[in-house]
This record gives sequence, C-alpha cells and structure tokens, in this order.
Amino acid sequence: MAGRRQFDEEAVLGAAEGLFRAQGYGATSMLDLARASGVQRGSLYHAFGDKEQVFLRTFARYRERFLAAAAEALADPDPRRGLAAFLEIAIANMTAGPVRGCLSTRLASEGTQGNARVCDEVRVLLDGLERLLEEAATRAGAACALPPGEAARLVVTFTRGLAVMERVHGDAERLRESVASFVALLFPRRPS
Amino acid sequence: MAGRRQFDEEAVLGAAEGLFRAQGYGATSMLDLARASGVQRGSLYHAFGDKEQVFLRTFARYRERFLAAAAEALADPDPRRGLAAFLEIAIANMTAGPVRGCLSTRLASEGTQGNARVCDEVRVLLDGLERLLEEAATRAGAACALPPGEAARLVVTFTRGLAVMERVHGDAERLRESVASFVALLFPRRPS
DNA sequence: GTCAACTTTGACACGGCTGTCAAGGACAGG
DNA sequence: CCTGTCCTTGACAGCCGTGTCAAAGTTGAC
Repeated sequence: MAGRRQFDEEAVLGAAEGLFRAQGYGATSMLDLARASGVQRGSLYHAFGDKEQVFLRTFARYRERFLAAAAEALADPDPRRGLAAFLEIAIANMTAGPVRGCLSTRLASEGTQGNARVCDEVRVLLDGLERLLEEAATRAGAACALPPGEAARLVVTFTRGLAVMERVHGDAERLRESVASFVALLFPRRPS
Repeated sequence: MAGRRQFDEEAVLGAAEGLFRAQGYGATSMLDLARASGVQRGSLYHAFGDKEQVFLRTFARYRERFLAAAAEALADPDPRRGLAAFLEIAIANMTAGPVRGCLSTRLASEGTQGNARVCDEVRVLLDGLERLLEEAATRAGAACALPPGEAARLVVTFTRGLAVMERVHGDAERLRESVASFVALLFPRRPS
C-alpha cells in the first residue's frame, strides 16, 4: 500500500471542484475531499500541503477551462450569437452535470471573510472574462447598445446574478428566459 | 444576575444581521452571535432555541425593512428615477455601514446545501421584490424596454449580480457605474 | 539483494461548535 | 416575607475539523 503515488491527481482535483462548487471553500473539509476522492486525508495533506493548496490547483484548472470555453463562444462572427452562446455555456456550466452551482460565484460570495487568497483568484477569473467580453463588444461595434467597457462589466455582473438565481430557484429554463431578455436589450434588433 | 431578561432582543437581532451578512449562515456560530451581542451563549439558546430560530427572526426583520424601502423608492411617478432610486438603495444596503455585503445574496449563495429553510426565506424575499418591480414596470408602460415580467426578473437578477461584484471588488463607485449602464438600457431615453 | 526514497495509514493532540443542564440569583405577586 | 417563575452562568459530553507524525509497506536504482 505504498511506494509510488496511488491516486490520480486529476481525479482528486475533479472531485474537489465538485465539492467546492456545491459547498464553497469554507464549508468543504479535507475529510470531505478525502471521502469524495477515495484518498486518505493524510495522503492529501502529504501531496498538497493543505486545503488552500488543493483549492488553488483546482481553481486554476477550472479557470483555464472556463475562459477557453468563453473565448471560443465569443469568437462567433455574429456578436449577438456569440454572446448568446457564451451565456448558454455559463448556464450549462452551473446547471449541467451531477453537481450544480457556479464555482466562482459561490466562492465570490464568501468574500474576503473566508480567505483573501480565494477572493483574489476569483477576481483574476472575472477580470479575464471581462477582457474577453470587452474585446467581443469592441468587435461588435454599434450593434451593441453600450460602449464596450460598460457592456463587458454589465455582462459579467449579469452572469453573477444568473448564478445566484440558480441557487435560489434551481431552474435552468428560467435562467434562459432571463438571458433572452438580456441579449435583446444589449443587442437590439434594429427596425432598419 | 438574573430575574427579568437582561438584553434587548432587537439589539441581538441587529448584531446577528451584521454577522450573517458578513459571514453567511453556515459560517456564523452561536459563539460569534454571543460575542457580538454581549449575551452569553446559553442565554441565546434559552431565548431563541437554536441558530435557525435566530436566523429566521433576523431575516424576517431584514426582509420587512428592505421591501418597505424598495416599495418607497419604486413609488416615484417617474419610473426611470424610481428604478435608479431603488438600485441606489440596494447599493447603499450592501456598502454602507460598518458591515458590507448583501444579506440575501450571501445566504442565497449557500443554496440548499446549507439549510433548506434559509433558502426558502430568501426565495420569499426575492419573489416579493420581483412583484414590486413588476408593478412598477407595469406603471412605466412603454418607457420600459421590456415587458413588465421580464423587466422585473432581469432587475432582480441584476441586483444579485451587483451584490456578488461588491464581494469581489468592494467598490461602490464601480457598482454605480454598472447601475447607470443598466438603467440606460432598460429605460432608453427616446430620441423623440 | 540491498538500500534509499517515497507513499499510505492510523493515531494523536488541539481547538471549535453544538445542545443541554444544574446551580444559583433576581424579580413579582400574594 | 415567601414562593414560584424566569433568567444567567459556567460546565459538560459529543462530534467534527485541522495539521502532524511515526510505523509500515512498496518501489526503483544500484
């Protein structure tokens, strides 16, 4: 029962992501992580150090994946469709799969109270997202009802709101309705 | 050191509100509540029963206050100004005073994981808010760029997003900028 | 085969939180 | 004054979480 490492680090980080997503950072214990990943608590401490390290590794992985998916969706030549595709990804991200909830929003809500480092990481993700959105809005030009900077911030804020509403109602369809209203507002179809 | 109740229940609920707001439900312990209110832990158990009861009393008080303030702001005959006033209240609610953060959003983010009862209470508040907003949007008529129902949901979602962004950046001015963009979008000034 | 390096595992000490309780003090009504 | 009722206080048992560590086992290299 020893020698070389017995567990798959990726699998552990995957399990950790699910837990952090559902319960947040503070409410997730090393024992939770151990149970969910099938790895002994001691082994986790040995391999990662402590919970904060597990989190940082988990979140870096998540962030990369999320931003890549967002960039791909926003690359659509039709900016309206790009935004809709991005928002659909955001919704799928928090409602599909066995574990619901948006990881970054869950963490953001814990604020600086819980762990300043966690909050910093979330800020990095949201800043990155805002940049992607601003680029897309710039490309959209006049089709977008707001200047690129304002539009980007508004979209970021709106997606955070979606994540909270998911927690409250757990209804993906309802979120899609809000998305449709929002997109219609930001990219009005011109009565040319 | 006994006889009649030694502490002011309102003061305890006020202290509890600050703690729940800053730390959420799960992360706030009876010991925290005791320290913040200056009342012994045992006395709190004696007077309220348990943490859930303290919370329910605290939140009912908060909800009444918040909805009353929202209704007053939205009563403005100019719907655009009413919405702006309401959003300003929402921002003040989460950035003014010694403790920052939005109570209902903080609680909502904990979702059903923490305590189903807590989530229910938040839903009641948000549903109440949505109704107020829908009435206001109905009164606004064509001035509002969306049908009343959609507008109301969008505003609720947006305010939740604002609360999350407050946690991340802690910058009230930034929130006001987003509000200005949002109001401009929902109540466009017509180039009559 | 031997050895060093590494991993796993269970155990430990420590501290925090919960919910309960008994002892004791204070107040109001009779 | 007396008595019943209520409140406060400190203490307790039980559970959970953390971080560390020594013992023991496995692997790969020489």
